[in-house]
Amino acid sequence: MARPRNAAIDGKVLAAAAEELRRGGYEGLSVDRVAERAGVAKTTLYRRWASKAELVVALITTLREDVPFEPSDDPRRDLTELVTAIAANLAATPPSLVADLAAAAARDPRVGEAVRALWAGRHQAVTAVVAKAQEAGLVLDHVAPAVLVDQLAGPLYYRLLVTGEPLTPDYARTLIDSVLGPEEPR
Amino acid sequence: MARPRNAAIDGKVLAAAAEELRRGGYEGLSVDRVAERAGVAKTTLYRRWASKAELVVALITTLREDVPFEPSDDPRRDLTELVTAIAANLAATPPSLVADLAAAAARDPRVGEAVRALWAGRHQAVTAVVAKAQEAGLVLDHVAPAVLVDQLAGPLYYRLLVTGEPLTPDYARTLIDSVLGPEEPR
Amino acid sequence: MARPRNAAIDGKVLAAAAEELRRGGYEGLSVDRVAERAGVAKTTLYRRWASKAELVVALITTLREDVPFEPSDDPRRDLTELVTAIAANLAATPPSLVADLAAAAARDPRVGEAVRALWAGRHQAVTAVVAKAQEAGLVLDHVAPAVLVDQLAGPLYYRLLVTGEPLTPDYARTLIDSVLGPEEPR
Amino acid sequence: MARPRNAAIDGKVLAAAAEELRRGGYEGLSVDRVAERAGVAKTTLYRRWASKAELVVALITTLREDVPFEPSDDPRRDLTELVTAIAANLAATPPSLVADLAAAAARDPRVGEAVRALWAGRHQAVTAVVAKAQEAGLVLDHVAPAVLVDQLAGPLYYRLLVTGEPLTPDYARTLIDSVLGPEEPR
DNA sequence: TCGTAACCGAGACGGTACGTCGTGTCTTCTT
DNA sequence: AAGAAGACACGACGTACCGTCTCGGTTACGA
Repeated sequence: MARPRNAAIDGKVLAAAAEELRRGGYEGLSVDRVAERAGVAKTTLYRRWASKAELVVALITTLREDVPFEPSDDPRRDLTELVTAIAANLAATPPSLVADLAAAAARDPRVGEAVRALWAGRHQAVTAVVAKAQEAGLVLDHVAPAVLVDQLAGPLYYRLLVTGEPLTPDYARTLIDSVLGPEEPR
Repeated sequence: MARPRNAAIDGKVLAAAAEELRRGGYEGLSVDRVAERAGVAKTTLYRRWASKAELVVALITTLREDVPFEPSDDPRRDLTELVTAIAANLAATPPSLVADLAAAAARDPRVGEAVRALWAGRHQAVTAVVAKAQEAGLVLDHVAPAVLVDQLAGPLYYRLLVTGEPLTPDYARTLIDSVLGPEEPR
Repeated sequence: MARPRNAAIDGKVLAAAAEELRRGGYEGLSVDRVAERAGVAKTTLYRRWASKAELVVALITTLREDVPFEPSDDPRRDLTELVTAIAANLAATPPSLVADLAAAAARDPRVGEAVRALWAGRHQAVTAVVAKAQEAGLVLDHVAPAVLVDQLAGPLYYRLLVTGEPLTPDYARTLIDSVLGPEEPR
Repeated sequence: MARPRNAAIDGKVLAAAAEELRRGGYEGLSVDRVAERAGVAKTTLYRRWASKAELVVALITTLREDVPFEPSDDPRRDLTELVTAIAANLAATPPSLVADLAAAAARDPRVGEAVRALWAGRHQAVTAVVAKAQEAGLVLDHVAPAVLVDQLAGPLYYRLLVTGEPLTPDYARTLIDSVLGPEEPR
């Protein structure tokens, strides 16, 4: 009955936003400029995303390429693969962006939900694998899997946001070694 | 040879800025308001700090209060004390402020330096104690102390900024248990 | 195609500006205050007038109220009426405002045009009456009417701006006597 | 008893002020810049002139070259000489400067006094000559000399500040013709 | 000759204004 | 209804200027 939304617009806007984000970070991204660059009216933009923050959340969500993960028989290998991927993904993101997202999340519950959902997707698989490793006796069972996940993922964000140290694949492996114990020679 | 700067002004402005920061985070801190609250002309403020960012840097630097810590004979107890204190400190800080600080740090290297120095002070003691625990054979020695510190401090920031879960003393203890192994009955 | 400008705003702003101008002259007119008094955002104001100067130009242009004047048969009486009116009008205006206007006019050609148009309206009628008086033989005809007008209007501004002497109706009559010769007893 | 003022400073400051005034007019003259250009501390400057306005007044006063005038036997020639000189002097001054001076005079009585004194000097001689002409029967004696002076000087300022028309020597002569009647062929 | 009072340079300070920018809401006309 | 265009409110930012102040250092004069 009503005019349907122009599906192409989402793409154009997100592309424009991505470019803006790339250049000036979250702070430097101006909604007016995004609209202009996308050749779209600001009204249209705000009809789809309620705020600058939500726009960026959507952008990030889009950027998240769902890596289909299928567990193998070797929990250590699975974990290594997962944590390394997360580290690589984070390393490729501008730190200020992650921080801005966190700040926006802390301020606005709606954004908070979106951002948490963004991370959650990435960390769920880790939890599953950790649980499996624990069942297989690879991990001391006096600790809840959730805590172990925190100790795998937390340090990544910690380095990115707090200490500023690099997130290398090596570092990811070190974290796993710390949790699972050193890899035993076969 | 010229009129000396009024030393009291720095204090007044920083105090005002601290209050503003506490309330609204970096984003919510308005230079005009800081000046007014401090009873100082904006001109004066800008003569000392070239921008809002620099003002916050100075503020953060000031905030770094070196908590004197003297280790006991019991590394586990020391660690518990330290990590619990950090957790309590973080829990008392508005999450958005921590995130804003991280974002500002990521954007401006000068801010970055100041903010990192702020955290560093708090985490140095932890590193020392972890090393001592390792020497005492309380920790598996296949992992560098620095990594263990990351796995103690990282989860705190992770919860605060990413998952939004609460930072309880219990959680702090759980982290330590995970790193040191469960406390053995004597 | 877009939202049209709110026509009422022009009026509100100009009224506010007029009040401000009346009180403190050009110098004392603050854009912030005008906006506030008009109940309008400064942005809106600046969208219409690019600067304080342009705003004042517009205001002056508006102020030019064409006083309808219909000449009688007696040029001397007409002239007396006109010059007295101008004198009264000037006497009622803060001298600094006239001077500020002149200064602004000298600085910005656009303002100049507007201000000149403002005065011109008032002086045109004088020129016409002087010409008529000359035709009627009341004035020596070796002088151009324009010069006589200058000698009627000029002294008013001269007193107001330069010597600071008062502009009384008596003075206006004295000027006319000087130009037309003393009134002859009938 | 105390250290005397450095006489050279006055000159340096006034020269700097003159240059500033030449470039940007009264508005564009910044006290800070004058001080810097003169190589003098602002304190020193303010010790001599209480405000920007007074400084400019002093500058203008300095600029006024006292044209020594000695009346001849021919009042018409004297008047022509005097009025032409005034016109030339005014024509050489930036109109905005004259207007700004008038505005400052209207606002601050102290400045007003100074500015009026500035003009007064120039116009006194005119009054004397006009009186002499009246005694000699060259002018209708039903008008006070002061009014005639207003009608000679007033139009000059009027043109400069209000209509913006040029102040030519010819115009000056026309004014005199209007007051004294056309020059009679000998 | 020596103290002291005023001068001078340097620049901090308060206060007030200016013009710009960004976000999110709104109004209107056009598809 | 969606979309384009852009007006609008609100509030922050950083800069400029003026006139006052507070220093330390210097210089003449008069006791």
